[in-house]
Amino acid sequence: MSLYAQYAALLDGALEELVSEGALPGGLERKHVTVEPPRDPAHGDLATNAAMVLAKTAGTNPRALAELIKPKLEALPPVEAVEIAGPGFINLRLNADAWRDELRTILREGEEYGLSTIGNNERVNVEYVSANPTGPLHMGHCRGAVVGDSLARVLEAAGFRVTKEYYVNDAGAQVDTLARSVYLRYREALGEDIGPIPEGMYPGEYLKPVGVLLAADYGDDLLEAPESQWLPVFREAAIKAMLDLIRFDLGLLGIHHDKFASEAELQQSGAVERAMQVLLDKGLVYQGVLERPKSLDPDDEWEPVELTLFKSSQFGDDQDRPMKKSDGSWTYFGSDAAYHWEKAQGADHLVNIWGADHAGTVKRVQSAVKALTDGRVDLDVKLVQMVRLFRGGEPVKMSKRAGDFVTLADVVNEVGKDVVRFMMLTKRADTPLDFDFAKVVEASKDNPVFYVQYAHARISSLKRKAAEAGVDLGAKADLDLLDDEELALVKRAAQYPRVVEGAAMAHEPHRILFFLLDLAGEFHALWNRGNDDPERRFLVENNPQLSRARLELAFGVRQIIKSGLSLMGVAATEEMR
RNA sequence: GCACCCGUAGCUCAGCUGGAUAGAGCGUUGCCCUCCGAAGGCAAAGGCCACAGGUUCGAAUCCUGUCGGGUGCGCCA
Repeated sequence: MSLYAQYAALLDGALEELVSEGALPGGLERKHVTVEPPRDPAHGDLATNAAMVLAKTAGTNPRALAELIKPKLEALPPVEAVEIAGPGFINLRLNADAWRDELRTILREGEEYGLSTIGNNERVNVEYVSANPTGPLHMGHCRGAVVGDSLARVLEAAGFRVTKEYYVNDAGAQVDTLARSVYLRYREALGEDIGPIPEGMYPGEYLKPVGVLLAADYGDDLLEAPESQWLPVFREAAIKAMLDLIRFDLGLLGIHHDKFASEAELQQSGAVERAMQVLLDKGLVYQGVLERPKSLDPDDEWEPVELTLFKSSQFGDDQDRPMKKSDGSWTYFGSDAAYHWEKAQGADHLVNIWGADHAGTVKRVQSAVKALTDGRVDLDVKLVQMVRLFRGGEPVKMSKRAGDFVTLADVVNEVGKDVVRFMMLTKRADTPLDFDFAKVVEASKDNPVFYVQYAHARISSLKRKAAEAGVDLGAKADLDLLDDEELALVKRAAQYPRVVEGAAMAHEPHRILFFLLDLAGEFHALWNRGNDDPERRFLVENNPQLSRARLELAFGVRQIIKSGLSLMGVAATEEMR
């Protein structure tokens, strides 16, 4: 339980006492009562809005209510002072021992510090990447991959049961195109000169090995066969090869999904019909005609056709959406609705990480989930904006020639997994991100990756140097030797559990990174004090006791940095190179 | 035309789901250091949170409208 949660519980107890003493009416709505660190440290260590939130329904005014609560909080041993401020805030100041205890807790719990049960063991399905299985992953997929994977880690840390899922779009027209492209490579592998790859086909070199493999397996048996005969064979082989490629790329980033769900299998299993039946039973599906799309030019042709439509407009979408095409086959949305229903069977919450270009389809899928689960399951869609690539300030040019893009593997191979993952979280997901190959590997404080890693490495160097400074790491540390300035760093570190919970509940893994930047910044500032004054160094000459205590502080900070980085899927470095 | 996202310091961005005097980095300015505890340090200036209403003890945050930017809108995937 985080420090703030502990005090929230203590406050709750205090309010209960006031109720039983008759000073407060029972049954007050306490949902909006919070205990949090005030923004301004001058206001103390903890602040609660309880008096302001409860005053109205309690039939009193905030400051009067605060006066009632104050003595109850003053009676708590670690509380040094209670102040009533502003419109009715109650500010608590904890004594130094409370923070020394918190440091001991950090060191004792190690990587468990910051884990939370706020998720209540509820099941969350996080679907991310889900790139079409038609080629290797490129930078467009990278950010969503990192955001999704980090979010999954954060949710697990917050006490959710997480399934990491990848939806394979292996049922549409594009996988037939893929199969035909592979067929060309197959003929090429058999010695034929296939010339340039025709427009509309996948031209990538990565399909060559698939052709070679198929040539080895089938020889020239399929060369003269009709398309209906080879297409399914080639499609299956190509999709398998592409998924292997994609899994390999994801592996470079340390990403491993629990489940790859196939759209084709979903359709074959009859799940789409079942979902459709559920919607029919609810009266949410009908035969109808869509309006002419507004995006069309006036002179474009448009013929109204009767389709099977889902009443998504009843759930906030701006129009109803087709589930079946006029030829009777499923639309992408049709099977997507069924897919989300399947996911919802085994989950309490659904999260999708999508590229921002899919923004227009969010409402309809949310509508489907709402309709199919009667609101039991919620779907949050995180839209991820694009990554613009630069090299030394110049945009990386990508030739228009199809198939020429910067692959995820290229980037990871150049700058490393940890740098890529870290940089992908340096902004909120829905803000465009610039990625400069030169800047992200720069060893300066302007580079956030370096800045955080450097803090960790500095502390690791302390550990190595402790012995030669005459400090026995096995000796018990006397934390009473830490002063207020040093304990301020503990206060910062102690916010980590809150940050994890906030990131989990808001589905915003970038919050971990921003917290680490703050923490690293405060650590560096304290470290720099030692440059002016040797007495302020972590390892103080001829003072092993003081050094020992300060090392405990540093190790606490190091633990938090390491834990936070691990939630981002980034390894902490022991020394800078 | 509609939907979604966004508008916070000169620039790039945070802002803990409604809290107190709105923060950080870069850039600018001034001082200090250049000691491998290296890959700089300290400090200052800089804001009508796009605008106008509303909700309430309290709004950058929620609601409505306006302006401005981005993205997307066919039975495609």
